[in-house]
Amino acid sequence: MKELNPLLHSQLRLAVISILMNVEEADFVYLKEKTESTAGNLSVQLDKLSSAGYISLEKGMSGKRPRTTCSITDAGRKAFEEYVEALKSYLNL
Amino acid sequence: MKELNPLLHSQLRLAVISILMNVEEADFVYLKEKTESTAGNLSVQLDKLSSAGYISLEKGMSGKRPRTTCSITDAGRKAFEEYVEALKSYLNL
DNA sequence: TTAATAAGGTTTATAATATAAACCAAATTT
DNA sequence: AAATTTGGTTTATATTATAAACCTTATTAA
Repeated sequence: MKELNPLLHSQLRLAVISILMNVEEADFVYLKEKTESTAGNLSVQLDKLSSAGYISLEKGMSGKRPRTTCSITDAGRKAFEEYVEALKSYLNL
Repeated sequence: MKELNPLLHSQLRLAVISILMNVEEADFVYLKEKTESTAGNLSVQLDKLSSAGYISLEKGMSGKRPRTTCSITDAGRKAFEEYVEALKSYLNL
C-alpha cells in the first residue's frame, strides 16, 4: 500500500490545497470562510504548507488592512496529484 | 466542504477498511503484513474500528495458536462509502 | 529439561498533530 | 476615548498515531 503524504492527509490542509488547485489565488479570509476553520488553526496549517513549499504566501496590505494571499506552487500541485493517485488505491476508484 | 470521518481519515485504519471491503475476512497477521504496520499499532486501530462498530473481531484459535479474524460490518461499509463520497469533493474526481 | 526464541497479540508510554484559546496591532464605530 | 471589529499570530491543550515494552503459549536448541 502506498504512503499517504502526511502533510496532505489532514482535513484542513487538504481542503486548502484542494481550493487552491482550482483558483489563481485565495486570501486568508476567503479560505477561513470556505473551510469553516478558526483563524488560529488556519494560520498554523498555512505555515506548514508554506514551509513545505506547497503554497506561497504573500503578506501585504489591502488599503489599510493586512491581507494574506495564498497560491499553490508547482511542488504543491505535484504533491497533491501524487496524493490523489495514492489515495485511489485505497478507495477502489 | 464536507466533513471527513476522522475515524476513517487515518492511513492505517483506512488501509484496513479498504482491504476488508474486498475480502470476506482477513486475519491479524495478514493485515499486519499488507499494511506494513507494527502489531501494537494495528491492535490499537483494530480496537477503534471495532468499538465504532465498523468491523467485527473474532478472537479464536487456529490449532494451538491464537488467531484474530476481522471482517467489515454493514455500518463499516456505509461509513466507508460516505467517506469516499466526501473525499471526492476534495479530490476533483 | 530447561533455556532461548518465536508467534500472536495487548498495554502503556511517547512523540506528533490538530485545534482552539488567548493574544496583538491597527482601524473603525459608538 | 472607550469599545468593537478586522486580520491575523503565538501559545497552550487535547487528541491521535505510533512504537516500545510486555505477556502467554508454543516451539526449537543446548
